[in-house]
Amino acid sequence: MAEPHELRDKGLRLTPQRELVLAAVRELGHATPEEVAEKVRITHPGINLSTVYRNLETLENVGLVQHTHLGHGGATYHAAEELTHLHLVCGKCGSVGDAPIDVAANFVNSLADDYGFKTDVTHFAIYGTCAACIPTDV
Amino acid sequence: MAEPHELRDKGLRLTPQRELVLAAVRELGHATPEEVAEKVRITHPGINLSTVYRNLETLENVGLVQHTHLGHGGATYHAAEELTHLHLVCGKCGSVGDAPIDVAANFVNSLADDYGFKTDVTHFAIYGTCAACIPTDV
DNA sequence: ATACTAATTGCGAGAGATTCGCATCTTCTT
DNA sequence: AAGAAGATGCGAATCTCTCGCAATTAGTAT
Repeated sequence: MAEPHELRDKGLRLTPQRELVLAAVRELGHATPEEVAEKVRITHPGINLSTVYRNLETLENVGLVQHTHLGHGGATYHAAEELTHLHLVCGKCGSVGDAPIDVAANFVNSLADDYGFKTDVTHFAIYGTCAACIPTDV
Repeated sequence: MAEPHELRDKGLRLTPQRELVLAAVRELGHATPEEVAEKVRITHPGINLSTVYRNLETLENVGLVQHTHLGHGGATYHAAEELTHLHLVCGKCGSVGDAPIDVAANFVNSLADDYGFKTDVTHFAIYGTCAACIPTDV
């Protein structure tokens, strides 16, 4: 019997690649598959991009990570623990700011009550212009 | 001097392709570049996909259309006039529902006041599960 | 410890979406 | 009517992500 481990607890096999992918997502905050691969390669140069994609998908299936589409092409991945905030994506500078989920509470409730739409707040990307990119006067 | 026209007013040349792309976006509500091309081909079979992409970009630059990423790969384009509602994207069935902007008014104001983030409501995609995909009981 | 089965990895090919370069053709201007 | 700038078509090139397959590895049973 193998020793307990957070990955095994989820019914997953424990491979170096898988652990490194998860660790990379956690350290990077939010990152594209490419960025995750780059990060992993620091300690495990041989890892294949396919493996990164497959592990991200696997980890998402068991709820350890989640992905969001923040605008441009690619998806970005987050560790599940860190999804306690909304993502404010600035269309100008591309920065991704955070805001606590509570800010959206009323909004989410309205959508649920009036439209039967159950918003997935953790999968939430909000577009706009961040403070830094708004002309100070005007 | 050419006659006035909404496209010329924006400093753009008037080509059949350009007009058709704009018309297609307006008629389709929200559509991917592929769908726009398909629509245009009904009356102008020879149009090239590159041309559609380029015109969508051009039209976006002058503010006549806008695009949003509704989740999966591709971008979808909307006519600027029609952006009077939010998009509720269902992660399960992929459907795109609508809700009036007002629902988000408070939310938007909170973000502006507390975080200096100017939300672009028209460029807003909300993820979640639509009424049809939520198990009725459970 | 050893053998076994199923999951996982690497790798290369492949699909889908979008962009680019370039020669040709159009639009708008003079 | 002629010219310059801009737009179109076409094909090639990118990028991103997915798949199939054989070789490898983890976890389990013996």
